[in-house]
Amino acid sequence: MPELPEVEVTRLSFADRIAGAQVLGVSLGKPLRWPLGCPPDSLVGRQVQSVRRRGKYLLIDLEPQGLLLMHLGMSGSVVFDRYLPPAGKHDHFELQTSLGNLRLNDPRRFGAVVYAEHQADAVALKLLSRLGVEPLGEDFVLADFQRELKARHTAIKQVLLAGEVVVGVGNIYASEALFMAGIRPTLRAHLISRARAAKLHAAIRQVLAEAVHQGGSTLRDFSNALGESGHFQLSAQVYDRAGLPCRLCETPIKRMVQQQRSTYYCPQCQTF
DNA sequence: CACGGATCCTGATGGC
DNA sequence: TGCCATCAGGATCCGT
Repeated sequence: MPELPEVEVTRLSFADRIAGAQVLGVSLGKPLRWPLGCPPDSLVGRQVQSVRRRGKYLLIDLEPQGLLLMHLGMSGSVVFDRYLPPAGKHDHFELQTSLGNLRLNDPRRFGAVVYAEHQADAVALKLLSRLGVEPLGEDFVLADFQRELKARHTAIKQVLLAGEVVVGVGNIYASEALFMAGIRPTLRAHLISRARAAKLHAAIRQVLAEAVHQGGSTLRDFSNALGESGHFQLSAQVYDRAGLPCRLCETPIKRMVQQQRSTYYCPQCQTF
């Protein structure tokens, strides 16, 4: 589920409700990608101060100190409620609080919940320090984006997915943004003209902002931490549409594989 | 250093 | 129905 819009919609759905809650207990299921990094019981008694997001990480700030870095991986989702059914086999982390229980369900277990004493801790830095700028924030500056693209020789699709230039663009929105900008996913980043980089910059912001606005994914069955699903009004222009006519020019959409991930594009609308 | 590829894990789907 | 192969919205690590 989770690219930036899904993570952000998840955050927005429970951040205000959990703020101020007292931690009453922590339950763990099977191991996730990384160990929690602290005894679960050591979190009892702390207060949840706020929930932020950095890239695809949820950052749960605790008082008087500490934070939980939560990543949803490929298949993770979060629910927050006062009453939850008994934990199932894919529920691997749960924070019980005075205001409700926060539960991470993640069948593939590529996700993680990691504790750090401070945001500048080695653990936190390792996970966060290499992340690129937030696409919906003020730091996503066109001139910087253009300069970063000039410095990279790999395919633009891979540059977007790597998250070192700009975070939050996953496999779906990478294809969608490149379609919107009219750029072939295989085009090497440094060969993109400044004008086309500007189109891509705008496209990334637009596609992500619109997806957040719609309440999460435009595809499949995403729902936020309260169980509410998105509006599904946007439909993908290219993602998962191999063989179907381009919505602009009717040319059949193509699928290819880059870095073991599917890429979709219109061979007519997207050029080198 | 920069890049490509293998890798972690489980479930859904489609072909035979 | 069962069995097998393929694919899935992520990101790190390792070898060249």
